[in-house]
Amino acid sequence: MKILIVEDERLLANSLKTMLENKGFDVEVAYDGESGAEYAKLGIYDLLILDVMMPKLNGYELARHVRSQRCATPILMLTAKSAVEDRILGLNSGADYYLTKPFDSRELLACINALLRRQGKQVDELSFGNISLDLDTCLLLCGEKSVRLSAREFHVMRILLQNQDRIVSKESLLARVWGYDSNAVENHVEVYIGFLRKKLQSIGSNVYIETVRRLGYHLEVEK
Amino acid sequence: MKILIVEDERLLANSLKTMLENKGFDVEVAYDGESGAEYAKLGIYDLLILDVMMPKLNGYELARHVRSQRCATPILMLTAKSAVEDRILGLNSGADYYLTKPFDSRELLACINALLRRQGKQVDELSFGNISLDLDTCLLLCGEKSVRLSAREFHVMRILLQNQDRIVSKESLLARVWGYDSNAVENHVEVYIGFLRKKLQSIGSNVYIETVRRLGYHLEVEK
DNA sequence: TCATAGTTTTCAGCTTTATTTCAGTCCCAA
DNA sequence: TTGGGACTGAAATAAAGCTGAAAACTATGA
Repeated sequence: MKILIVEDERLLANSLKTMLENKGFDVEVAYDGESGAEYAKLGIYDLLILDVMMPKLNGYELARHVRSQRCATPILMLTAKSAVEDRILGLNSGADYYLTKPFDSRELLACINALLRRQGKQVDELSFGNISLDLDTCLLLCGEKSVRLSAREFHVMRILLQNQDRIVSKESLLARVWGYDSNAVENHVEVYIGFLRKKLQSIGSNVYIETVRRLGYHLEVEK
Repeated sequence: MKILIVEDERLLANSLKTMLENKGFDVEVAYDGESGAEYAKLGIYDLLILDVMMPKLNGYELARHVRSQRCATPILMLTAKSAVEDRILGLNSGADYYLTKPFDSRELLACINALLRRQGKQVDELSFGNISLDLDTCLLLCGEKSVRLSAREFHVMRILLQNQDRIVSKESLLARVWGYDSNAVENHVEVYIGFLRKKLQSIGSNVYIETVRRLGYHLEVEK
């Protein structure tokens, strides 16, 4: 689960980062609004945590910008501004939750969980058609049968399952599985889609990965 | 948009009701937790607003109960209990937002909008006549039936739907879909309009693309 | 340390198909 | 009736995607 923190107070940003990493999240930090916007544009995060008062681009502007890009990632706004007007402004800029500093870390965690829960992302049982993916053992299950997935295969499959009602682009898979700064190329994705198709067949699943040319991949159930 | 308020203070409940009705919502009220649960069970609401301290079944219990029924309606918890522990408890019981009394009605409205916006796919759903276009899967839907559109077809269709009350010229489509500087010609548009007409027919839609000679194209509903 | 198996990357040739092109036809408006 | 815009089916093409095999890593344990 990937979280982006955009916060200019380095101390707070870093302590947040470690706190969340300890809870098992995958965290990245941007220290000003503009670079926050760059990161957010990647579309690989499951949650954005934005500070309001920041140099270059403030939290409200950033939220509005993100939403204008048709990006629906949940936004948690975290700020010292506690006036009602600010809260309203924050929510109307596209934020999903407004939490004022100082905040309790357990409360923050509860908010994060509420937001992710709503996204349907925290679910530990990933399944579709007659298959399911076991997060603990990296096994792809279909009735009695099962295959072990490698780390990469597993990661790709998980993202497909988490987005079963969306088309997932190669770019997005590349960014989320290989990292946006890796030098992996689209053929990597193609190769791994190939691996997964073989394994899906081998366990006799009724699920297949549909290619949508120019747009990406998508899970379907055979009928 | 239907909202259920569960709140035992009649005065507050009723003033909330009128306030929201004035904003165009369809509101119902339950005055205790148990009847709130009955109502909520109907599954017809787009949002639940729950008070915490109530006779019979309190807000936390009610939220937990609702979630245990696999009901995903967003929950806004509205309460006088402002301690961090209470907020955490509320969120962990399944609430999506925790607002403490006294609250500003504009803030409440901003929260409601944030919650509905998030759950509402209908915000950016494009539809006309008996068809709609799913932005996530690039499917053109008509009742039970659907067809997948290719990347270009999808783009053209989206522009037509976004301009349902305007005539869209070929030049404009060329510029927006193929790019201002591409060397595509008007026949490309004609060909793609042809493709879309076939697909519209294939799903038995009552929508057709009307040609307005020399000016462009325009969606119409058959009568 | 080395051997080994498993995983990931690379690559080139191959297949598929969305998109483009084109020529002939249709059809409306003047 | 005619001329130009619009339509259409078929063929061509260029782009996107697939795949099998080999190379390059990585981790593991003897």
